[in-house]
Amino acid sequence: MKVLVVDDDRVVGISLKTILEAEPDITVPALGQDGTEAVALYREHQPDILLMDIRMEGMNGLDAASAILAEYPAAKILFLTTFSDDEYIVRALRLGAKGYLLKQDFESIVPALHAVFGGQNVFGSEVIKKIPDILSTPKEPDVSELPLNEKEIEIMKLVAEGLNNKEIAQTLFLSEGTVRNYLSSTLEKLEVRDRTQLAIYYYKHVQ
Amino acid sequence: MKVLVVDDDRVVGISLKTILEAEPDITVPALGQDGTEAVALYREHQPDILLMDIRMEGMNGLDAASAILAEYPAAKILFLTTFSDDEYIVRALRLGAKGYLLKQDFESIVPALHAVFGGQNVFGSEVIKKIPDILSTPKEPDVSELPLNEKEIEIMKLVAEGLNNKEIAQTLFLSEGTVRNYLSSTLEKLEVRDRTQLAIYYYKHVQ
DNA sequence: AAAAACCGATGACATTTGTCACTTTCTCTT
DNA sequence: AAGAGAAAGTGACAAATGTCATCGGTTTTT
Repeated sequence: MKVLVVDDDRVVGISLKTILEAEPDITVPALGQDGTEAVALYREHQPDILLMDIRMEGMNGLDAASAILAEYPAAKILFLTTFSDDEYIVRALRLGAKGYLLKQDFESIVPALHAVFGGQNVFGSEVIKKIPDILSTPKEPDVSELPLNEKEIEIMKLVAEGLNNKEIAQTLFLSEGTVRNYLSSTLEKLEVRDRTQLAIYYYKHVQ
Repeated sequence: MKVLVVDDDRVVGISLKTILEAEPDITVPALGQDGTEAVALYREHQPDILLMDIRMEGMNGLDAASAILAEYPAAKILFLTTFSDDEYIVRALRLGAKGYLLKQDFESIVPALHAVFGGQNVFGSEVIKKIPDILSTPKEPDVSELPLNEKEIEIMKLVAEGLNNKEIAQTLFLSEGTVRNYLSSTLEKLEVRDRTQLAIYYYKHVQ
């Protein structure tokens, strides 16, 4: 199988090529060093798999993958990167990457390539473990360990829906002043400044 | 490698056993039919991999996996199920399952077992594709489609980070009054009432 | 060059928001 | 029944927010 290797770091690229070509069934037709090259080399060599770094000078790996997939929807792209950054993982998944491995996980690379070639998706353990953290639990917002009482939680949710104090008061059958008081204590406990930051907090940490 | 098979449906279990044992390097020491049996049989046979259904009478696959992993943290568990239900996928990931395949994806099972045995994580394409849907950022990231100009978009983003008008003014090198004016037009264009609703709009529809 | 369009800024204004110190009301406990 | 302690409310206040009309420069259009 043909594996196109693209990595910012020339040393890493050559090492990978050496390791991969030690396998009898793998050839590395070319080495790229950034996203632009990745796209051009992919067109030229039409490899079975593209093994690519994410962080690179110039066009990054994700944008390159996006461009390649637009042109070759069946492209098998396996990201090999140093950091398991949430942002990257999400974007890679969304793009339809076939895999996402950490460079640390060196001995996994060859078997991963075989697995991807066979149609599997391969994500390193660290990546898989991260996914639940990135996931929002849409069913029951994890509100249990927040230091808020029942009323404060209610108010937080309503703020996160965009209601103003008067509307919250009507919804909860409280006076507007009481709502303000509860809101005030909520802000203090969560260490945020105003209702907007509270809504943001809710979307980022709770829901 | 020893593969313990647990499936509600006797027919499926026997079919799997037959298929797997056609492989020279796979043996199936036992067949279980529910979660309780899975735990007992795992203790008894200490298989290399547990291949298990999720929906089963009695104890389900996820709870069984949870119990087994508590006892054997290195257990390699591969779920084989009919439905790619969001709930299940999230829980399986959280537990630390090594894989999650759909039964439809029949010919994937053997290579997947080999991959898992080799230390990989294997998730079917349908599952991987689902993950972004489960992610908290479901909508399209098309800032370009919004009827806002450059400044208004900047301000929207900063509001969505929780900055107040003064801070936005400092960040953008504008006067606070100007920021208010731009904010005002942004609110009108997006048909939201205040900065909190704007932040919510951003998290729901943009980012 | 004149007109139009645009960008940023002001000032005034009504509302909303958040904070604080208290009071009232209700509900338990003893 | 008395009192402690909640839950809820009040009033006052400063600050922040959002709206509006308008003004002074640029740049663009014609």
